[in-house]
Amino acid sequence: MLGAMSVDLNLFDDLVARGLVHDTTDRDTLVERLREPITVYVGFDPTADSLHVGNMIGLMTLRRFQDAGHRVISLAGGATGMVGDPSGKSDERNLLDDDGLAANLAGVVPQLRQFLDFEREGNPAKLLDNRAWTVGYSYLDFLRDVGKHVTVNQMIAKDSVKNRMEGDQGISYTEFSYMLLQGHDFAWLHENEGCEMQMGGSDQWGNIVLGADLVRRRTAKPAYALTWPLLTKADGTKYGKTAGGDTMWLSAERMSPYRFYQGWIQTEDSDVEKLLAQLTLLPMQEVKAIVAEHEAEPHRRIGQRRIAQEITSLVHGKEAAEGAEAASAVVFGGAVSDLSVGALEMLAGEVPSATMNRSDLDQDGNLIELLIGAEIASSKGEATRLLKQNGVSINDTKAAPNASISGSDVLHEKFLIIRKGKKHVSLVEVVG
RNA sequence: GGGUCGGUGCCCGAGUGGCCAAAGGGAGCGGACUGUAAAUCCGCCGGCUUCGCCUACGUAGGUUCAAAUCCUACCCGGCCCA
Repeated sequence: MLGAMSVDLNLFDDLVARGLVHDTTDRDTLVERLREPITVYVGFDPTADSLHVGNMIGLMTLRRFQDAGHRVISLAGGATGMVGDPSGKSDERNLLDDDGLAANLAGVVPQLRQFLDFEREGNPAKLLDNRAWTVGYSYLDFLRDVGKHVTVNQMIAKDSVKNRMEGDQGISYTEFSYMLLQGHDFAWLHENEGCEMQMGGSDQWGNIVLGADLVRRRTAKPAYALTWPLLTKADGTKYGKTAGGDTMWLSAERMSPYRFYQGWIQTEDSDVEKLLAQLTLLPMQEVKAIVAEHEAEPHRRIGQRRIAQEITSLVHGKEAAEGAEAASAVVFGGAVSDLSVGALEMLAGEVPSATMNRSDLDQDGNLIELLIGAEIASSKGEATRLLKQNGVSINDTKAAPNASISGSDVLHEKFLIIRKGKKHVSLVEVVG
């Protein structure tokens, strides 16, 4: 346990080694400042009712700071979320209404809590919502306290604004003002929580620096900024999506732990090291060792397995991660027909599943319906097409275009495994 | 408020009266090869009771044997002017 006043001096070097430092305010003075405990914050706007993988770097970085002995604040953007950050966006967004925002906050806040320790002795994490100091703030006061310190010249020089002014979409005054709200957050946290540093993705640099400037102008005290590179895949596209293009949500309702786990398993080799370094808490030394082992025998997918285990258990807990892992072993392990009842029953909670009436067995055409019910296909046309393309298996056998499900296909009197291609699996339970 | 340009399938983007369920690209899906990887190649890619029908090119009407394409009104967005 670290004492209240001692911090891990290796933190900054470790962040660099993990590829988490994109830009900082003057590096030497920042490194010097980090020798003593500092208060830092990262903001998360509740644009949906769940965070996704793209938000994880921020949460994990806060975690690293807390573990190193610093004070961390995660900020829910209840106010900023109502306005919409133009950074990295080419279109004006629709405004959230109050109900939508409240629902989003309700979903996001518990997720923000889960990555940090709010009970930790000496440096418990804090969770704040910027509505607390924004909602009642009068426009006049805002113009005098915040607006007066910022020139429009600076504001329109920001990339986020420039891009929109040069594009054909324009930018509303509302979104244009976003950076002032965010800057004000930093200033408020500085004055009320002793917060000296804000962190974020590299697209946040302009907003963060504006806040840091505001702090300096109002208090003449130093304020620091750190950004990490936006998490991208080897091919340059953003992370946070599965190979299939689905957003990797952190909430189990939006994406089951099994699918989440599978999303990581399908990582390509060239991204293994980066993901281990940036999204897990494994020491860099261990990351290097895993990567070396992985590269020696890439076909064993050691790196992918480790990534999936680590990240799934951070997000969904160890138990859920083990469940997803076991289900994966079942699904990708070998002949389905050899599986025990227990293994099949376990699958039920992990993969998409459907039920089928016993009386529908041996009926012509029952397969098409079942494919739709089991979420293998979204229309009859697609189901037919898949069958024609040899894309569907019942248990371990490819199904012919005119096939139907018969009683003899049912395993243990009860289950049926349907696959689309190699990776999509549904479990069907025969009932009645 | 005036002028002007534009709104096409998941995205980008062709199409300016019939040959348009709509070129091309991307994404996605399936197949081959593999390692649940990458790359590559092949096929598919609105729905259905599938030799046909329905729905679809911002919305609502209209002209026409026939409209994504022409007309009218409206809605939304960009740019310029006020």
